[in-house]
Amino acid sequence: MAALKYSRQRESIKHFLAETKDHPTADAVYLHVKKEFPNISLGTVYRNLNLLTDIGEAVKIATPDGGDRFDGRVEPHNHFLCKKCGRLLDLDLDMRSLEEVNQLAAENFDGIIESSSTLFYGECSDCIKKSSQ
Amino acid sequence: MAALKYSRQRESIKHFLAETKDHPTADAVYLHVKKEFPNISLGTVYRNLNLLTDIGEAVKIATPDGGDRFDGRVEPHNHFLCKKCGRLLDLDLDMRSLEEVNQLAAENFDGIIESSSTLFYGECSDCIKKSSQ
DNA sequence: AACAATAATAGTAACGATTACTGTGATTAA
DNA sequence: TTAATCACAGTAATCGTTACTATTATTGTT
Repeated sequence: MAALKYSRQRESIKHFLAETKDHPTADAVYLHVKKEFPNISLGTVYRNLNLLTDIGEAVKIATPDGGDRFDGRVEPHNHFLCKKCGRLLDLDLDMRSLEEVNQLAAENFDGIIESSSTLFYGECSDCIKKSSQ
Repeated sequence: MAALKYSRQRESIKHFLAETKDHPTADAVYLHVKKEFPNISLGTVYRNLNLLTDIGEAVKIATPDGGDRFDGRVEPHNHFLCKKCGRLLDLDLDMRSLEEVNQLAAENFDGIIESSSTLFYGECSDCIKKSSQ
């Protein structure tokens, strides 16, 4: 495995992921980092997002509607997708609950369960407010 | 909303989804239905899979590695993705557990949670067998 | 500080999955 | 049987992502 070399672009991508709670798509990361590196390439963004995901410094989140999202929070946690506005939000369950779900699943399952990720669906508070006006 | 008309192609797609437990990709559905309708179009398969998903007769499953999978089982249940062989398997939790997770999540969340889907990761029993030989 | 080795980049082309378009054929209700 | 319209096959276009290549940046060594 080749040694990892520092790059300012990767650092900028990491910082953006760390500071945002938006679960941006690769393109959204690109548009942001472009402000600091006007001629960064979209391929560079993808390569680094995948690299960060591989070394455990980012998480890739698949949703049924469109491209993957990326998250700088790597501790186990879950997500909520609003059916109305499409926003992806963090949703924390306490550690115990997370582990319980995995244990419960393991009882009904014939292999080894290492982790899990739950995507919740519904309507976010912002959309509820708007539709009740 | 336009009225739905019967089509033999859609019926064939539905039957395939109902009889398989493979969580096929759109392309896999295409290849299968092609046996019965040799000149069915891939676009027709996509259109019908999305239609069935919209009317609640199929489920679309997003995974972090590649294209979406489709499932004819529409009752709430979860899935397991084997990190070794990439197979996607059904994983059932009892109803009570499913609802408990949603309720638990609702306590920590500000919107309305209607449903959830958990993807478990790990190693399936087949891969465990193979690597222990 | 200069060098050599090599990882990372920008830019662009290619790719796979999915959707959109168009003219033709099938289904439906009258 | 007809008229309306939905669904189709075939194809082109789009979107998200990856691969390629020549150049630039980083790193360890003199």
